[in-house]
Amino acid sequence: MHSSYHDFHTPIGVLRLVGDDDRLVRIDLPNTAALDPDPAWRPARGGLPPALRRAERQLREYFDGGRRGFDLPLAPAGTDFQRRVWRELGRIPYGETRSYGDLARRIGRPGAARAVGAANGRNPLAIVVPCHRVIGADGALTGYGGGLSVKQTLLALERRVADAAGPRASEP
Amino acid sequence: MHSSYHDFHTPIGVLRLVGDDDRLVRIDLPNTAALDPDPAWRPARGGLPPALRRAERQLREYFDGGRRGFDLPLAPAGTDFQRRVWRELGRIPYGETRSYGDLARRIGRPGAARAVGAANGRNPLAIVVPCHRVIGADGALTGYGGGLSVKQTLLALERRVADAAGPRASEP
DNA sequence: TAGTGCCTCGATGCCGAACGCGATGCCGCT
DNA sequence: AGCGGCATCGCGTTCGGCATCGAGGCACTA
Repeated sequence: MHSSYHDFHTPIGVLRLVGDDDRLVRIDLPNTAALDPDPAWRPARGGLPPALRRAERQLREYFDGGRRGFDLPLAPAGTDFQRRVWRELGRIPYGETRSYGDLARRIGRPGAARAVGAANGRNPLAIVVPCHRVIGADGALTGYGGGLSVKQTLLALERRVADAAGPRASEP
Repeated sequence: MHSSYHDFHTPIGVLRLVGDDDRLVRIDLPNTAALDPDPAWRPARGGLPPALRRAERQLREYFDGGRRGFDLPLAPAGTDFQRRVWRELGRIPYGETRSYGDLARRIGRPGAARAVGAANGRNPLAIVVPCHRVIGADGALTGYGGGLSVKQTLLALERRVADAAGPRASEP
């Protein structure tokens, strides 16, 4: 099982995609990839694996403001709890935010707000699994693996795009 | 039955070979030879017994990284169980490691992990019978007659050589 | 003295309990 | 608003205890 990785440039810096032909295993933000240089990964030279190629295209569209959701073959590995959190993350609409406690309640574990934070921190698929849409109950950004400024940038991008295209529902 | 011994220098210190013309009886690591100064042994002056001469040559090659296995006339004395363990040691490939429990299972005595450790400790033929390739189930070095640093050095040497020559299988 | 039983000692390994650590949130106090 | 304290929860790690097994020493016996 030899994954390959592929780096490419985005407005928030160099993103690293890890995966094989079929599935995307990780998306690492700029300052996090170096922390996890698994020697089993190899740089994808020449022909980029299809899954990575698709991911790059969709992410470029996302940064251009032309994409609000992703359609990618994912393979996130984690505990039961973590997968539940990550699944719930996928239900937060583009351009909106939820608090850690919100998520905790939503997965039937009120009081596990802090644990949600931890699971959030282990999200292996940055951006595609939108952990950046979770903020403190008081509205503070509170934390992000790639740095708060990146979180801020992503949220600003989404809000801008969402507002420009017009609110999807209920306009006076 | 008059064995003779022969000391020579290696990267890990002075090694002592014990044997006669035909067979190698012991290989003692630096800090262990003094513990067992059998008065029946005589220093080999002048003409070195063939078995010792061959052993020295092969060990030098081993330390130079040019040899992965040994071809020597051995005469290890021990109980049934011990010989079974030592034989199994010989099947661990150069550059790899096994856990004590692994070995126990492999000789059909699952649960005798601790006994394997004891037998390992009695291995009279250091290096040639690679007891240094056995580590704890959790990856810890856990122990070595010649001292853990020597074990560490030997494993590092083998891994380095094995990696440099390229993994034997599956290269892109 | 050969045989037997018992005990101790390792270059171990597994399991369960305890602990520490967060990308939190609420409450109470300035 | 801002700050400090504390409960809450999942998870990775660590730690202590205990079973397991061969070897060897010792006492004891016939």
